[in-house]
Amino acid sequence: MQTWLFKSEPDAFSWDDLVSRGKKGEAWDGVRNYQARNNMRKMQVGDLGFFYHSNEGKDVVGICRVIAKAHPEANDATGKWECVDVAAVTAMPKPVTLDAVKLNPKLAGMMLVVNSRLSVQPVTAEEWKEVCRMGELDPKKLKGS
DNA sequence: GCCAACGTTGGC
DNA sequence: GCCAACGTTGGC
Repeated sequence: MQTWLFKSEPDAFSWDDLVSRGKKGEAWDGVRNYQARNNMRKMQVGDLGFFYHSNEGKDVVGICRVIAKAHPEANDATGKWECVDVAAVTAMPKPVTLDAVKLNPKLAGMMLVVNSRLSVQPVTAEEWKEVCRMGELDPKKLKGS
């Protein structure tokens, strides 16, 4: 299993919005960046991701799960763009702010720090563990979900 | 609201 | 195929 980070402006689509979708989840559409699309193409059902609020909050607020592999966007006339479907798994007991991430030397290489503009990012196993620790979430409890 | 960083577009 | 111009993103 790989881990990822999904960015969203809470004004447009927030963590609460995803939670309200329940098990049906949400199509992660609107991505118009090849790097982000390519990351989504690598995702497998069951992969987990951080849900990050950009602009407002600037923090990792929850964990989501990929429930459908990359598929063409319904309303994309060009046929170039794809999206995965994601559903909420659990909220972060303690949201991890961008400030806190930047202050942690272990996370200096995170895409969130290095390339903050990429909207769908890969997260390494080490980064995943560390951010979960900071958020006071036991990553082992996420397994098998 | 500003602006730096980045990605894309289009003229040559 | 290069690169200047432009648009967008997102932190501050």
